[in-house]
Amino acid sequence: MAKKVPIDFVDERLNQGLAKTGLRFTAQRRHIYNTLLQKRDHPSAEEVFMRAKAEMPELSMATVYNTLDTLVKCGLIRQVTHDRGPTRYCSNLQKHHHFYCNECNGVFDIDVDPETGEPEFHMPPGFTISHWEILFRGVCPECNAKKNGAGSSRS
Amino acid sequence: MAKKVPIDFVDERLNQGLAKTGLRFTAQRRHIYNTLLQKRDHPSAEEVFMRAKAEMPELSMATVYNTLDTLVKCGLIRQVTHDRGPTRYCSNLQKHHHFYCNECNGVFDIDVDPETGEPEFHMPPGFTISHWEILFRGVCPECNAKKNGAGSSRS
DNA sequence: ACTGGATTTGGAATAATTCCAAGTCTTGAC
DNA sequence: GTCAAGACTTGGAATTATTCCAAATCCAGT
Repeated sequence: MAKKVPIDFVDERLNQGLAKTGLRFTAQRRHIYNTLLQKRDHPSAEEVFMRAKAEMPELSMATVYNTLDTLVKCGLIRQVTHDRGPTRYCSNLQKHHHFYCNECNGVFDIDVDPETGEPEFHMPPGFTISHWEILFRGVCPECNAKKNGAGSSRS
Repeated sequence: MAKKVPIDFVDERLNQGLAKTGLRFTAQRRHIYNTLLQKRDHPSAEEVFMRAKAEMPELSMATVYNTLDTLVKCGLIRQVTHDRGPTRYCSNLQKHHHFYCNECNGVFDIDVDPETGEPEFHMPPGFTISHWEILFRGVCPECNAKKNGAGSSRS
């Protein structure tokens, strides 16, 4: 089976990500990141562990958790948490949205039209939507006040 | 301290919700639902338990989980899960979106303009947004096929 | 080759939730 | 009103997901 993602690409991406934070390039990080890129189906840590361990039997669960956190910090993957249950991981860094299937609990990427930014136009056929919401992330007013206050004078 | 939400309103809502599914009106369900309505700050099951237990000491954690699930099924509250950590619950049934604070992990409702449906116009001052995405819920093509196939002929 | 710090590992510990069996309460039939 | 059946609640055990920890290993720079 041919790899969908060439290993050079994996290495380059990983190196770029790690370089930003001064972290080391290791065999485990490479292997786990590669595992994530080969099958982009939003696996849980457990699933990543099983897939990666198949080719690297010494790998430990702790390393998988550590590495996933590292990759998130490096901006190479994103955490996806839209329901009760294990956190999943997403290696698609393109701007996109998510569809959560209420039947099988599957997570699907919904791509964005790069021109307009409108996601609806790319909703693939066959999906039926029962609910949607926008999720914003950032800093709330109270925490913004704390950060600003701490930085400057505070009577 | 005056209750923000009159108990009659709580009872009526709860009765309506339970009636749809043939479930019983109980003291515990009433008390837990009332607890959720009095302070709409997206509490976790643990927080609901502590608040509710203060006035109903016999209450058990299992009942809190059972009741929260029941209320979700009745459509009286919504689960909110946007990060690793305990599930939170939202008793605001108006159409709205959510803001997740990366600093304090707080969840805030972002109301929707009932005219346009545009959330941005109601983003309260002081929030700074670092990222946003749309979350769709529904049924994926594969599960839709299964459901349709099972209902009609298949061969 | 050597040292310090980063990384990995296995297992213990914790957190969040679910499961379970026993007891209690409610409702409807009589 | 009494009784049985089923719904509901409870405490605790079990499970799942994740984090913590200390020891062993690895790596980069000297």
